Amino acid sequence: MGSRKITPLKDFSLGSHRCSVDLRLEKLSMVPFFAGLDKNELREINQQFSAAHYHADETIYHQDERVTMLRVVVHGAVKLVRHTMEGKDVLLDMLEPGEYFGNLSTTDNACYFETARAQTDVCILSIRMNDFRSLLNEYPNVAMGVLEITAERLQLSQEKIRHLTTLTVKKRIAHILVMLSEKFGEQSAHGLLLQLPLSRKDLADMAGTSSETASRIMSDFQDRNIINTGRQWVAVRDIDRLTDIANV
Amino acid sequence: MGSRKITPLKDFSLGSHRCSVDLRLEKLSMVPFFAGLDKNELREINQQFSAAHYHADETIYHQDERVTMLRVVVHGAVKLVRHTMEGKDVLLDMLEPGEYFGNLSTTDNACYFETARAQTDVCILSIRMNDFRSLLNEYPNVAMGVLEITAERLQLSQEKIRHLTTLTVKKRIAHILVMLSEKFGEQSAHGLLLQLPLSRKDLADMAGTSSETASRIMSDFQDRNIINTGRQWVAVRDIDRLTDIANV
DNA sequence: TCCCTTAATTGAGCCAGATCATTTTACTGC
DNA sequence: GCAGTAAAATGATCTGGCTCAATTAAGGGA
Repeated sequence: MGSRKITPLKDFSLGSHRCSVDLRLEKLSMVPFFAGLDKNELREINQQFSAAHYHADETIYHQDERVTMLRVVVHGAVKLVRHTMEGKDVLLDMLEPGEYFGNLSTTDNACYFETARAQTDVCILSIRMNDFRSLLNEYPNVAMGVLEITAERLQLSQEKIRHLTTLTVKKRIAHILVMLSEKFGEQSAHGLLLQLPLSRKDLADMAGTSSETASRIMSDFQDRNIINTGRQWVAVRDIDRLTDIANV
Repeated sequence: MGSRKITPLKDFSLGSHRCSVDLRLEKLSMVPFFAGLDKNELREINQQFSAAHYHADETIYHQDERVTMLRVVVHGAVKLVRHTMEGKDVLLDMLEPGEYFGNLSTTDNACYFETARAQTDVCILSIRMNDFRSLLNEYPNVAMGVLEITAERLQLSQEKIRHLTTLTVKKRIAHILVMLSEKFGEQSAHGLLLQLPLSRKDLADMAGTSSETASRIMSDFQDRNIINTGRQWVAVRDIDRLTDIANV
């Protein structure tokens, strides 16, 4: 109590981060559709990827730009946002290392449907769409894996539609916190800390609400000792109660 | 005016419908991922499909049942619905002939995520998931096509999320009517008639609203001469104004 | 350690849309 | 042509969440 609060989030800066071949291979092997490949195949595929670093808040690609690359998160977190004419953003997903992003559509002049932005400092591997397509032809298992993942994301997306049309904002936020804690949660003194900067606005854009409402709900959760939160960080103290709120 | 109004929808009953080989081949060739196949390949694939008929309102498969088949609409319309504990349904999609449905996930004990119900009398072709999977291996182009379609549906789904979080109900309904008229619209005396039975509740479940609100909005559109509607049917008279409402 | 910036909180008023209750009407079957 | 039925329209009321407007405070930087 006497000590001053500082952000409990870990340092994501890339100063220390060197993208060694081993790390690249490790992260590529975490991508679900590369999971079946053996070490040699992975090494070969790795050749086709190039690494790039972005600082927090930098845009990796922008909505409506021509699709050129398929990317994989190696280090840090990436958020996918859809901008709207009304100025209200929709936060579609928050990606952790090992997740791919970009656009799989094979039509030639396809455009990105969302903006990808670095949520922390990040390291990204990318492969040209053409090369990726040859890769799909060369390794049918990879193609099946990609299909699998895409089908899975479609389901998640439909689940979200269900939430938006049937659940209250409080339940939606509870769901989102549970989901994020599965993905980014790390044990810490504050509870299960979500290891990424996360503002009320981010939460609001994920839940389809206003940042004020998100704030009120987070305050309520904190008052009830369900979460612990500060500026741009959230830790879950009582995941069970949060799950209850989400599901009842 | 003097004449009594009866439903302008065409008769979908299967009395006359005989599922000839030619019709089957035609519809299979309309499925986007079979589009690239030649006539002989198509004939061979056709062998693996079996046809089934359902009456309007019959359930084709139910949410949470074990996935066994992949299906293609040959005749009529199929709706995909997600039920919720709260008793509120979410209408995910309305399918026309040539569209596939089911679940592509390759995990063995996967379950359907939604209920498929015949919106009219329908004729459906189905193939065992195992056979379909072999088919994907045998014809890489088909696999790529399936991926393409799935990615496209994912985008549509994300677009819907955007609508739900940023647009008013009126705009959402306008969007839905435009979309449906592209898919099911047929010129008629009443205007661009949507060739499928469509209740206020169906519309409401698509837009994520209540049937009362859907009804009020439809009344407003009719008063403004934008649409023409009766019990279970809708015809669009002024698609341009509808598009305006959806987009402004 | 203090200061400054920007995130977060909080209050008040308002409104789109939900809900509940009832009436009306379109259509079907006889 | 009539009667029966379920869909649709409509009215009245209520409320969750949005908006606008301050205020407070967290945490980084010097």
